[in-house]
Amino acid sequence: MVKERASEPRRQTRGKQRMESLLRAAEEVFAEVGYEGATTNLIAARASVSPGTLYQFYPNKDALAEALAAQYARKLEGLHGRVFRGGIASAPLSELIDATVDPFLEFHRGAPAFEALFLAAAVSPALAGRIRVLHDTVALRLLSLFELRTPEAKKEDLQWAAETSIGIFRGLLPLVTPLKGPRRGRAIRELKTALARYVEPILSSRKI
Amino acid sequence: MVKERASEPRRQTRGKQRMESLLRAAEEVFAEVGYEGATTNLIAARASVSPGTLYQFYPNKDALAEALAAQYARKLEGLHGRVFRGGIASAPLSELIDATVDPFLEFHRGAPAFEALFLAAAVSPALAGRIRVLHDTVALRLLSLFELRTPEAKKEDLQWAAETSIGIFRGLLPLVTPLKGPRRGRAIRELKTALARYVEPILSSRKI
Amino acid sequence: MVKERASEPRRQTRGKQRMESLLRAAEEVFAEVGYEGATTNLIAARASVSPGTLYQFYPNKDALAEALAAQYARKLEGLHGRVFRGGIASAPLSELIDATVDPFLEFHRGAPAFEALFLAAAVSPALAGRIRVLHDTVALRLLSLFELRTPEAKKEDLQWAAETSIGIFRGLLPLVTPLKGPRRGRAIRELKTALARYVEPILSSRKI
Amino acid sequence: MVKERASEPRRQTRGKQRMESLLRAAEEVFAEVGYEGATTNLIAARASVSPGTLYQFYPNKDALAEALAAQYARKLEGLHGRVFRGGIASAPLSELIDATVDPFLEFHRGAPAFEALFLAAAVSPALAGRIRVLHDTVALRLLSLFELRTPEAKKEDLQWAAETSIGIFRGLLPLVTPLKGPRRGRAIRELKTALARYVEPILSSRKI
DNA sequence: TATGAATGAGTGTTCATTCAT
DNA sequence: TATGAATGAACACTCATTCAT
Repeated sequence: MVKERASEPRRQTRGKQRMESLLRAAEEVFAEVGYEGATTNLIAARASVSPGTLYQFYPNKDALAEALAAQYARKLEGLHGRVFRGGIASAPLSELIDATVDPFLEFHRGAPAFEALFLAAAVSPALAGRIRVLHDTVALRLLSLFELRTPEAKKEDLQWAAETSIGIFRGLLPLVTPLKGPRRGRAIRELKTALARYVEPILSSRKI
Repeated sequence: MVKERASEPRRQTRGKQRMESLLRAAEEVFAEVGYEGATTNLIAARASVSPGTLYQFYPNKDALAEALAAQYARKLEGLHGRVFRGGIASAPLSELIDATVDPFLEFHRGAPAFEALFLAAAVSPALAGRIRVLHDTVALRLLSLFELRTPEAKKEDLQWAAETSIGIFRGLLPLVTPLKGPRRGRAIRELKTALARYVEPILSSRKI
Repeated sequence: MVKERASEPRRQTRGKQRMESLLRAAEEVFAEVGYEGATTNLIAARASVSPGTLYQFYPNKDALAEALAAQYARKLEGLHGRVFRGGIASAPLSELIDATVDPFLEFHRGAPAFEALFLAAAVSPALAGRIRVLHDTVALRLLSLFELRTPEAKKEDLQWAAETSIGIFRGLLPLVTPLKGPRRGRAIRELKTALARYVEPILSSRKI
Repeated sequence: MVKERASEPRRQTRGKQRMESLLRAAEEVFAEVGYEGATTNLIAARASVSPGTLYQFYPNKDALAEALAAQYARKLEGLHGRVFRGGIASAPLSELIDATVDPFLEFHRGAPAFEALFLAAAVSPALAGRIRVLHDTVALRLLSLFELRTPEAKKEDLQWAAETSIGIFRGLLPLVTPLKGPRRGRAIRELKTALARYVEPILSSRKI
């Protein structure tokens, strides 16, 4: 195991760490005050760093959102492995919904700015363009799932279904996130119910 | 000549007109650039009035949103008369959905800032508190409808159903509003489908 | 003499005064530290005003330069009346040069930012475009003068002569302005000599 | 094997090379965006070097300008050999002007930041002090030439003539440099004409 | 009542320069 | 010697809000 020669990469490592810590700071701030309310100076301060340092790694505020969205998208990629493996394609609907929604909520716990970005994107087309990855990743994921269960359906219909599912999600997430305890559980149940009932005709067609 | 006596009330009338025109200006600006992007100076200019005048009638930006929300809430009050009158309580589900959603979309056409306020409220708790009326009005309206169709249900369940319906609405409205023509029709259909499927078990119970 | 109704215009008057005092402050600061070195905050402070006030009247730094240049151009318009009146068209060359340069130097005393703007324009094309009036006013003035004395010359030649004269001026002004007393007199003499010798073949053709 | 001994001088050599490449980078950047617009970080990047390295060789931005000016001054020293050698001292004026201006313009092609420095110096006294060498070199050169042609003149007059010539140059260079093709030729002709006419009484005195 | 000038802290961003490695 | 991360004061500019008239 060679460990020498580490001094050169160390600087790069420091840079990577800074970028990461800035991203974490941005995440916190976005989550607390929303994207529009967030301030680059505040983010820098939260990362215990001067504004100049922030701009050494991210050319502007949007870039932070974009980088965070990309990171989220990457995390989402690895999320639903189970859904596609094994016989889930033919599992009962409720199980499928659980296998989709639960990991997502779990992910969401560790991605506190996800909601802020998603909501802000619905308001600001400029931001929406920047963080398109996030939306597209989720949409593609859902589309694949739908196609797996209903290969005979027209692609356009499934795309509409994916968009609509995302919309339902976006609309109901604010019901879930501020809650704790049993009320949170209830909100999650409603979310799952709404999704399940909406996609049921699509996802169940194979079962016949 | 009652000219002298008339001047007092006229002044009040002028004030009302000013407030109304300021509200219309705010509505336009909110609709165009969103709540956060809106500027009191811009709103004043849009109303052909100085900033000082604006602040004579509304103490701050939030107050404009609040007043607008209250106005919207009042308009919504009178919206679904037909749904509650006559036999609609026992009409088929799809008809009920149409009778609920269509007037709402019609209202939305004349209330262009509704979406901006609704979305901004999801981001900013402060604003959410200010324009609670809007949300509460819709929630109450839905609750009444649900109670009418399912009197035997527990109130809490129906409240959850109302909140969830609102969430679905909030999530899918951004799918509808930017579109024109047939794609808009399709988006509306998805919205109605999602809502119909979600509330079906609640609203159909009477039909048995 | 009606003096009433002055209250409405008074506010406008105040605005005009502010614009004027901001222009004077900009003039001072440009003269002291050059256009690039000048700061909008410094200009505002020099005018004993907040930055916001500055921006209420001038949308950006360039606009200040432009307004100042326009003012200078206007002053220059009224400057050389004597040169065109009377028999100056056939006066001896040295008299003509005096009648052109002296008023200009006099003007320059009351336009301390002229040099800063002129020099900065030679460096920054962006600024040059903004304050083109200044250059164009002087160029047109010289062209008219040349045409008056040498109507038979080709216009293009006279335009080159005007541009070159301006260039000589721009190059020699920094020799004059920092000096006081007899050395200043000498510098002015060199300036006049350089100009006179350059334009002599053009302006003297009529005398034959 | 003198390899060990050689490492010391080689390091010095490397340092010299670094300084040279930094100077070339500064030259490029000054020429492109002007002295004020130039950024030490940009210069470092242009030299494929870190900012820290730049500051190891030049303590600040001014120092780069100074070093560049010194280099230019040195190049100028060797420029007009021909003018002073042989019988040029008694050559016709136009030939003398050509022999002075043409090499200078040729030099200018290989010294792209010359103009930026010269113009910036006219704006910023601080910079002017730093790069005085440049100005002084040219002034001395002209003075020598004038003295050669007109030994009987008072030195002060010739100094004024030198300063004025430099001023004419500074003022007309911006007319020449942005142009290409025939218009450039014309501009050069005007420059030479202006200079020739100005110095004619001085330089021609010998010819009688 | 209405105006619009005035405020000033704050915004995103830059850059000459320093510092730890 | 060289790196590049780090600084922080400064910049141009904004905007919710107040004030003098």
